[in-house]
Amino acid sequence: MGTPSIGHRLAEAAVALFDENGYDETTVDDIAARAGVSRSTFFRYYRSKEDAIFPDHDTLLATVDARLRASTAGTAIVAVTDAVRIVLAHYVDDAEVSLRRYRLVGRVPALRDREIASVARYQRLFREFIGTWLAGTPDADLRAELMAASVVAAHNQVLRGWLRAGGMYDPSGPLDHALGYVIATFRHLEQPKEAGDDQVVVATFSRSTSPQAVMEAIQAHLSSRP
Amino acid sequence: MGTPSIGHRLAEAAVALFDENGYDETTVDDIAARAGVSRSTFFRYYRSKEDAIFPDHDTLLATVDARLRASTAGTAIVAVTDAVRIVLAHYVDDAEVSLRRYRLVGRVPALRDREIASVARYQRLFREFIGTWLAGTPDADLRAELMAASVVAAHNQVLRGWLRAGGMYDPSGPLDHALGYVIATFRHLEQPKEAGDDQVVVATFSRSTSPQAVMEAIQAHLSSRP
DNA sequence: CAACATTAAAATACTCAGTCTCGCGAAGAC
DNA sequence: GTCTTCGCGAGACTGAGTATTTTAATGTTG
Repeated sequence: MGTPSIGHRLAEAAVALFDENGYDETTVDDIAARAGVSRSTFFRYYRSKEDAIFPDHDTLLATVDARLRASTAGTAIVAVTDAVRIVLAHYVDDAEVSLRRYRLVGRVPALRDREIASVARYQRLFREFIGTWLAGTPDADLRAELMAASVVAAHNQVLRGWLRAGGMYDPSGPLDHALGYVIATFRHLEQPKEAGDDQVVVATFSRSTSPQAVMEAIQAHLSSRP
Repeated sequence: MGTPSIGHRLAEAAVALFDENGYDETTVDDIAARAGVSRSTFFRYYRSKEDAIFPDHDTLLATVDARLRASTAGTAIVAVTDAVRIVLAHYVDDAEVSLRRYRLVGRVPALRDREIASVARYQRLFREFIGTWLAGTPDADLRAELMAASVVAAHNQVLRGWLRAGGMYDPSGPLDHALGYVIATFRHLEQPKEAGDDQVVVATFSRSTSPQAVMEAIQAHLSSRP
């Protein structure tokens, strides 16, 4: 514990130098020197200069993938929301690092593009998962694409808000709200799609039925259709 | 017409060489030589090697921006769908180029990331436009993010399908279908949001009302709420 | 302990993208 | 005619990323 790993030392050196002198002004040699190792060693730990800023992205991506795969058709929605929560939690757990990186990425176009590309990889994961989940249903590909994009967008919206606010609150509530919004959005379309476009479903209730009873009946009806 | 512009010659040389020898194996010197100009000239026309593949992206982005700005609150949806149609049309008009680029981008990670980054710029444009459009309404930011992501995802889904099929059909129909799906999706949420979460709206009809009449009444009701 | 094998790190050389500066030469401006 | 402008070429330079070789540290075995 007295001697942190070389990978850590390199990452810290990189962030520190980027903060002090700017990204473009910092060379890999500078980073390696600050970490007390050689240039070669830097490239053994990180594939590129940008990678030093996004160290554990591959790990997180694998975690998300694992969470998605560990689900059946019936628990698909839970798997998706869980996976998103995992990603957000990863940022929140390292609020300090996340915030510094956020400020840095906002100033360096190269890093910005890099982050966007990695977000796209998450979206691809979700799209594939939802695609196989919906396989066989009408417009499966389109819906998978839209849901994946929406889920990721919801996460990004919540994360950005949290980062802009300096990470001063717990974003779990906002995330649940946003994800609920997404799920409600697409669930609304399940009914007419499954009933067919040219079929009208009319639910009738006694005039004396309470609003709660109406809502519960509708909920039960929607939930019964996977 | 006998002498195409240097910019064109460079772009053609680049694509040809990428096809023949691969992207990484082609140097900027090769491209310049093939186009009969110097290396310096290449960089005067394109900021980077990747840029030679995405020449008119800035122009298209500006066109989309202009189309969005040229709209009032009442015509926002039309502006969005129009803008998306403009983008898709741009690909379809140059089917030959689009297809070659598609195959190339699919094989070269660097180009892939680049394209994803430029897609994100379109999404940002849509997000900002929808954001100002919805300004003041509840969850404006979240909804802007989701709608923008969905609109772009719908476009990409249609475009990818068209490209995978070799550009052999007119994708206007699929695009309209996809956009209609998106619009319907989010319109469904307008009602409960505006009515408030704790209020239940129940529409009653005479038992003898025809399904068509029911549908029309619902449509009219939804349309009346911007 | 000595000879050997394994492996992380250093050293070095190389390619090539991207930037910058300078100089040329040809097209117009007056 | 000279003078400016501007597109282009030439060449030098920085730095990322790759590949190869060399050195040093840490075992491992007899």
